[in-house]
Amino acid sequence: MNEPLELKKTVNLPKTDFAQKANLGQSEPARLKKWTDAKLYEQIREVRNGAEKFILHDGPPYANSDIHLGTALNKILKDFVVKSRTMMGFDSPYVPGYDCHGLPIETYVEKKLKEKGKNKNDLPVSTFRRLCREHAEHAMDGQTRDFSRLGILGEWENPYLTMSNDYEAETARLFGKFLERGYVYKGLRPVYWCIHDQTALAEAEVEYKEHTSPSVYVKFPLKSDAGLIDEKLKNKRVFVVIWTTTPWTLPANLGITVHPDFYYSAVEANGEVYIVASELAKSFAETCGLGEAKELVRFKGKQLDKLEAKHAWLDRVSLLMNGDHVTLGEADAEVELDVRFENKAANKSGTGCVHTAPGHGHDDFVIGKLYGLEIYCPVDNAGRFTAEVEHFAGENIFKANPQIVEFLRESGALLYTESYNHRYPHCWRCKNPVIFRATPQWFISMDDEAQNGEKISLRANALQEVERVNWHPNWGEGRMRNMLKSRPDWCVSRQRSWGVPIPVFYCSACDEAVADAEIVNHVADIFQAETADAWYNREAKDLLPENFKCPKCGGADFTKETDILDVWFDSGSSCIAVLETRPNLQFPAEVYLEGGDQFRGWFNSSLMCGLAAHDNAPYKQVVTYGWVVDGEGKQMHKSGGNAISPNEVVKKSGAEIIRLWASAMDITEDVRCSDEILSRITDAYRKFRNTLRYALGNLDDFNPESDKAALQEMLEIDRWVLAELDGVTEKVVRGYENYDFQMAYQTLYNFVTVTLSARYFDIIKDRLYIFAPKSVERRSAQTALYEITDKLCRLLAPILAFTADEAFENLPNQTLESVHLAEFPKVSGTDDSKLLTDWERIFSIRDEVLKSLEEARNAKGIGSSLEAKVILTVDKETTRFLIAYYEDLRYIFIVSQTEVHEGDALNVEIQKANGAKCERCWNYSVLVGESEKYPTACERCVNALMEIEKI
RNA sequence: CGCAAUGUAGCUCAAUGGCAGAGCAAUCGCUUGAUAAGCGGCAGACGACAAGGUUCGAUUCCUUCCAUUGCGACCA
Repeated sequence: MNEPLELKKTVNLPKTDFAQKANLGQSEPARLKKWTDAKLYEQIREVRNGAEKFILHDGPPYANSDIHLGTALNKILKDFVVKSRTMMGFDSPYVPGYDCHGLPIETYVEKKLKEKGKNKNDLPVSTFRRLCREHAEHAMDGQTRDFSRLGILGEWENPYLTMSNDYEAETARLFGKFLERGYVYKGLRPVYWCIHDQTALAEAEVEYKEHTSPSVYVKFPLKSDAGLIDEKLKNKRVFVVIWTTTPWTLPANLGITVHPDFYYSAVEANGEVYIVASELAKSFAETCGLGEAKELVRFKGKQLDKLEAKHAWLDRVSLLMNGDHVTLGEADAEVELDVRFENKAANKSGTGCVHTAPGHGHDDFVIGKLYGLEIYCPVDNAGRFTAEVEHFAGENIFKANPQIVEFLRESGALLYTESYNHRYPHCWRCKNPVIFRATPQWFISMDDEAQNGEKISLRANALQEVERVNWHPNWGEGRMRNMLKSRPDWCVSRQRSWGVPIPVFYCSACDEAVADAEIVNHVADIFQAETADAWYNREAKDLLPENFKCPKCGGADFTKETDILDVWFDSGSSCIAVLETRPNLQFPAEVYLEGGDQFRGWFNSSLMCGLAAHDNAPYKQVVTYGWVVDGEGKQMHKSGGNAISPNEVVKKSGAEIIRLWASAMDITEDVRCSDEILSRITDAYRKFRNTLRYALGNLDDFNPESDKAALQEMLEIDRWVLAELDGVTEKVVRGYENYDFQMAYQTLYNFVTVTLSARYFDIIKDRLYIFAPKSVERRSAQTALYEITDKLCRLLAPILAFTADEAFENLPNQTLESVHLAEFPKVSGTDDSKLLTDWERIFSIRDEVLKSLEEARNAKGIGSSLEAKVILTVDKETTRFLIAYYEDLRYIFIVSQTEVHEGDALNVEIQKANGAKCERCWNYSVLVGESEKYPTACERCVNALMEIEKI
């Protein structure tokens, strides 16, 4: 007989290399390196080669700054999609992109130049563009580093850039496509204009300063029959009164806008009737010194719609229109220009009838378009009235102001004038006041029907396509539809340098615009070879085909268009420039996934581009998510101190925490983030990690090849947990399918905390530790553990990309190099409903027992639950139910003994366990001391020890 | 100002035309063989708020109000 074993050493305690402390700050970069070294992304492509494609097309983030939480969320959600679809068996390549052109980069570069005492205009355009390119490259490098640090797998070495030569060429070609289909026209549109520098200005180049303007009240005689408004006005001399601080725009007046829902009054004074907003009638009469003005009638602005007035002095119609932009207080296009003009309520100037000059104001332009007015702008580049302007031709507009006022006074149209102080936009460079002036711009028409192909307008086509797209959440469709219905023609011109030039030429002889797809394609080929810089480096003739002649006059001398394309045109082109040029991608994409701000942005511009090229939407599905806000639901601002930097979270807690956060939130609405939320998420992470660790620790001596228990010899509770796992698998995969990552997270987290940690793991601990290593009882539990861990890793992999991979790697006999090469587990398909309901019942009884144990503990009756004996009284039916589990109950309750008695209702009595505590398993037994060899062990342990001795 | 979405315990989420559930946190306790871990008990929202409507009855349906966020309109 051999020596007795040292009891403590015979307990099968967990053992694993899977560390309890994650140390994500170090372990994540190490794993990233491992993935890179192993060419994991390429391996995945290899493994999925030939499988059905699932293309998520990446909306390019703007390449001008560090990533923020919003962009991090964006990329992580995309990674969830790509990884989960990959694990569903699809071939889902991910090609990230960058939006490289545009104003923010220009202004940044200009600012930097300024700091060095240089000016953009002193540099050749090509040099300026080079600086922009360098800045974009720099920002891109940083973003690539930060995005890939988040564990996002993709073609980071080969992303698409809207400033690459290939891409710029495709962008130009797509513009050619729009031209070819007849969607493009050149029109007028008001922009900020500096008459000193003679250039258009962007918003960002305008600054607001105090300025004194002459304000005037001017009456426009009503031309239409006043009886149409009200019988009482019939045969009266009726005038509509407008107010403005820019008399010089009056020659361009083509209409008067009133609010459809405001009330207007016709007031009589001095034998004339004036129409003004009712609310302002009194102050109007006072200001203009009309004395006791008598209100004749009151009516809604709606009634004035489409009536006609006569221009104050010109023989021209001024159309009455309805517009929602009309406000009471100040009502003038140029004051409206001033966005910082905030004391509207205090201001009692105005009449509620807005002087509308479509060539000189944004609202004026929009409403003018709507009512079919000409975009009339009789002011030249230098700010002088053109020859057609009676009385004031050739005059500088600001100098003309007093002349116009005087003229109005003389002609009797003026009711009142005074000096008016307000904030007015000035040119940031020359500090002179700017004007709003319509200049020629390139537009893409929403309503013109295409000249070839389908006879359908872009708008109509877009609305049709929207129906065929799957929107997540589904209210996205309505939102997109609303946007499409109301959007104006797309102005694609930008008076800027950093972008794709609009490849159009002008004949020097006859001024004909050469806007032709064939010529555009010729230019695009040059872009392909030299980037769009060629536009600036070459002469017009070197960009045109050889011996090209003006189709109108035969002229051979041309100038180049100076406008570039809107950056939204750039990114919108990606559905062609990327999806159709990369061999592993295809048009249309399966899905676009962006924040809700992209309805008007990329979803829209991509749609237009897709339609122009193929009459198809570029996406089959669109997923949108909410805005990232702070813990109070407030917007995050760098200056507000409530912004959370993803890079700092990564450094402090690890990318996994941000990933887990992204999965745990309801992304269909505003996504909150705060220190508290992140700390909760960190707790959840630990729970996931510890659970995996426990399982791995107990699989240390388990070889799935040889040690697996057959299903029929497994203990019922082990089969039960596998049945639960089946349900979890189904729900989680469905969550991924529906882009409902929260569902995946909640399901997994609930499974881990409740099903596993609190119930199953706690209960099987005894079996795993105490029974002989190779006993059926232990192998049965290990078999379940192995299944659980394997499947859990796969289900977690899209979210916890690092940790799931690490755990997966620690599974015994792992042959796959990475969990990301694996597929999601399949659901067994067996009907486990009885198993599940039976155990639900057992656990509800267990809950009662645990409650009683706690009471006993508080009464100092017991400490550890193993010190207890449970005496259960249950009704007849339950007694019968429990018979089959009689031997297992003590393990389920984690007590030393259990008795079941039949009675009326459920009752739990806790007593001290019988016998003595076994030194090995800590259970109490009356048989401790029976064994001579192991006098401190119970009968169960003695048996186990015999087994162990045989080894 | 217009359009849209959202509004349930400290946090993250559930559910339902008829007693609002869970996990985490907090708190109290047990354990010290998952240990900078594990288990349990208790408690916590009369339901964002106010008004009204439908109903036998509403947190759940409808109208209005309030708040937040996004988009747009005079900002980006």
